[in-house]
Amino acid sequence: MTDQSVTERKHDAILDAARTVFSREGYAASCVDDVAAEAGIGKGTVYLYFKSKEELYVAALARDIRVLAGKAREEMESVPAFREKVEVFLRVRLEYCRAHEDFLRIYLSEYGSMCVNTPMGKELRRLKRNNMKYVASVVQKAIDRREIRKVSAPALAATLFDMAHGLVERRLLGWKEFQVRGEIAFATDLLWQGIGTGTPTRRQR
Amino acid sequence: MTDQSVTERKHDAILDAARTVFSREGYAASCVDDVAAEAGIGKGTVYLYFKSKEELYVAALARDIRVLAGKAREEMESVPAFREKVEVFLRVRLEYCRAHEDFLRIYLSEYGSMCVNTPMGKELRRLKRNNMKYVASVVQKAIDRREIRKVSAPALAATLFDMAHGLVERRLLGWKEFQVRGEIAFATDLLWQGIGTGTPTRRQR
Amino acid sequence: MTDQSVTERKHDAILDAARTVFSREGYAASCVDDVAAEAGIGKGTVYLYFKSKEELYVAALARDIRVLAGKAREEMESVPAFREKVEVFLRVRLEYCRAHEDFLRIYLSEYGSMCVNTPMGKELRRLKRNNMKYVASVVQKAIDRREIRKVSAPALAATLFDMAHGLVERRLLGWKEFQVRGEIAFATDLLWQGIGTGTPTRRQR
Amino acid sequence: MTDQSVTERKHDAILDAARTVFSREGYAASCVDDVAAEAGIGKGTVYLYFKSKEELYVAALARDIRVLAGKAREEMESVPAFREKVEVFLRVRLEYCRAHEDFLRIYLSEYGSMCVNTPMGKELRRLKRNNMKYVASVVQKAIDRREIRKVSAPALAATLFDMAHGLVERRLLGWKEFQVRGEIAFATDLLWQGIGTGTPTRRQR
DNA sequence: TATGAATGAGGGTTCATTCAT
DNA sequence: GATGAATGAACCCTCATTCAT
Repeated sequence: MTDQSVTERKHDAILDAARTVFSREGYAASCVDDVAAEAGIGKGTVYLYFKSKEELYVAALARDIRVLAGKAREEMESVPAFREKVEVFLRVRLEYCRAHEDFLRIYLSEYGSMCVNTPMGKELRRLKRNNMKYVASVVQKAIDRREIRKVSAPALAATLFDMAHGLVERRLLGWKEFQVRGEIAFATDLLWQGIGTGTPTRRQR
Repeated sequence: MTDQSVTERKHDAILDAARTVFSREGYAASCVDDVAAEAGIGKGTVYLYFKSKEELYVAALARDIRVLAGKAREEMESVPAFREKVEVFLRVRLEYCRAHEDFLRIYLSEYGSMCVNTPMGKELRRLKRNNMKYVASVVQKAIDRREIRKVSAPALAATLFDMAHGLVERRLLGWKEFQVRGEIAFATDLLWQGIGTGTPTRRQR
Repeated sequence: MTDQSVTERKHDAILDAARTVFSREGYAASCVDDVAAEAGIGKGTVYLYFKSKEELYVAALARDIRVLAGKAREEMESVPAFREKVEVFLRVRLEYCRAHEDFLRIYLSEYGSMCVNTPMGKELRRLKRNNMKYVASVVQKAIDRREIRKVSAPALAATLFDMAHGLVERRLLGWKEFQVRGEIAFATDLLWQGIGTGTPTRRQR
Repeated sequence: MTDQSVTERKHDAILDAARTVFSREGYAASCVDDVAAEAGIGKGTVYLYFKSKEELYVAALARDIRVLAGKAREEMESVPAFREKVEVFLRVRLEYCRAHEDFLRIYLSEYGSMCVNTPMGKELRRLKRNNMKYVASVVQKAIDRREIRKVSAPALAATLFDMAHGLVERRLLGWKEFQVRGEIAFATDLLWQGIGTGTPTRRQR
């Protein structure tokens, strides 16, 4: 059934090990030896599946990002209202965080590598961009359906990513004072209602 | 007059060089030699001012973070209304981004190192936390003064950081489709008004 | 009929592949994988026929040296006069060079490995020595038959090898300015006549 | 007096160590660690003076080749007659062989690397070619002065190298039966007189 | 104080060899 | 016999750090 050729299973097992090891100390401080040991295989074997340490790192990260994006997409499409979609988006991310803290450690690091000009960063940038484009399309449809007022869809999508990123990061760091009981509720409420008082504090003109 | 003893000037010059070099290829790929060369001094001299490569990195990053936080604080305090404070907060960050793209490359990487358990991350976490606490206090005052409705002050402060982080990142990456002409206006508008239509699309609890 | 059991044929095919591969980049830079690929068989199979990479290398080289020596011997014995034998000796070598440039690349390297104390060198030294002994015996007979004047037969044989070696090497390197139109004629002429003018420039005892 | 800056002395010391080590087991089987140990310095230090193992190898070889060529040239120019020049040429080479057996082990290996297309081989080819050109010019002058009969100067020069190469190789290998008491005398005698009997055995055509 | 030559631990990568299928 | 996945020893090279000058 799930019989990915043995090869494929080992491929995945190595990625799992990579996630574990890289998340422990970061990319630079980790060594391929440790990944191999964690996977219970020989060091050389790792190189049968991945050309280099960097490729391994990116592959491990990219796999999880794809899974996460897939999960989010799937669940977002299973609910009709945009507000629910947003809640789902945030929830999937927070849940993934709880379940895969190790992945998250690397996922957050990604923000760094993305900005440095390496082939590594390139692939990650591409992935993130695609994910954001999808969310932007979801936003656009909500605007078209008048579920939300007219704003820049890509910009709002980006903001969603920013907020999710923040929530996840703070949960990982365990900064109690910056967490609110219902993070998702807080975020969606903020998004829908804003912080305005309704009185025209809001900039006129 | 402002003559920070020659020593202090060299200290700063090294930090400048570190910023330049680290931003070029990232922490791992940079080497102390290059920092020394960039600073126009001997490699050994670097170690007279900083105990290790890591300390140097953190110091370079921390200095800029402090300057940035100081600038933001200063300017935020020079305007009375909270909305303006928010605009100032975002503007200072975006401006710093423009002026110090090299710093930003590292600043964004910081998000990664922060989540890995190194002494390095620790210091950075502390700094960021303090900055967020300050902004939270500003938020709280705004709430107290009824400038904005009652929300979790730390959570809103955190969200501000998240949004600024996102704006800055996207500007650095140059992702045109996720930028909006008036980023600050977009963000503050979003924050104040939300995306709701006013009609009770909003979940009625 | 000449069906050397399939086994034997594969043995030879591997040697052919080895010659091709080793001549491409030299012994150190070649890898068994490539030899197997060139032979169109599995890497493990190579080890069914040869104990080690080194043995494979020596075997490939030795086979060609034996073939070359056999050819030379055969043709030398087919002509009666010593002068012709010399011409044949040189011609066979030059021809083999043209036909098997890849072999020659390794053959010339052999001079190196011969002088290093490896089992590898030992076998090659033995082979060359035997070949030289044979030529020396041919020389001796020519002296006995007064075809040439009395000189040290082994030394002259060695010199013949040296000259052949040089001719072949320069042809392989393509050093135009050190080639003469009729290399063989030049060499034999030089050998027979010397460079003396006939006038007693030649040292008198 | 001989005060080459300390740097230069270390440079030379490393080359000496390289010669010793490489001659022991050949290029491939030697490792940089051993060269460093032989030189009594740290492994990293080697890399302060030479970019790579290969460069080190070539440098070690090239230095000796240059010294040898220089010695030969100098002494050849100190004697007027061509025959003496030839004797000097061979003698210098044989003497260098006796004094620097370790160099010779590598020098002879050179014949191999020369034929493989590496940057390494390139440099060595260039050196050898230049040396041969010089000898060819010496030959040409002898022809012009009617000291020897008219033959192809480059070809004769090349033959001289071939003969020297053979003499040196056989001495290194210790092949008693292919050595002759007075090797130099044998070679020059052969060169001047040839092996012909004077009677028209020589092909008439 | 400033230097940069020296160091050597460390790690990425290769590849000859083995062995279960 | 044939295979090629797996192995891990080996080795080149880097670079943070030290220290004698």
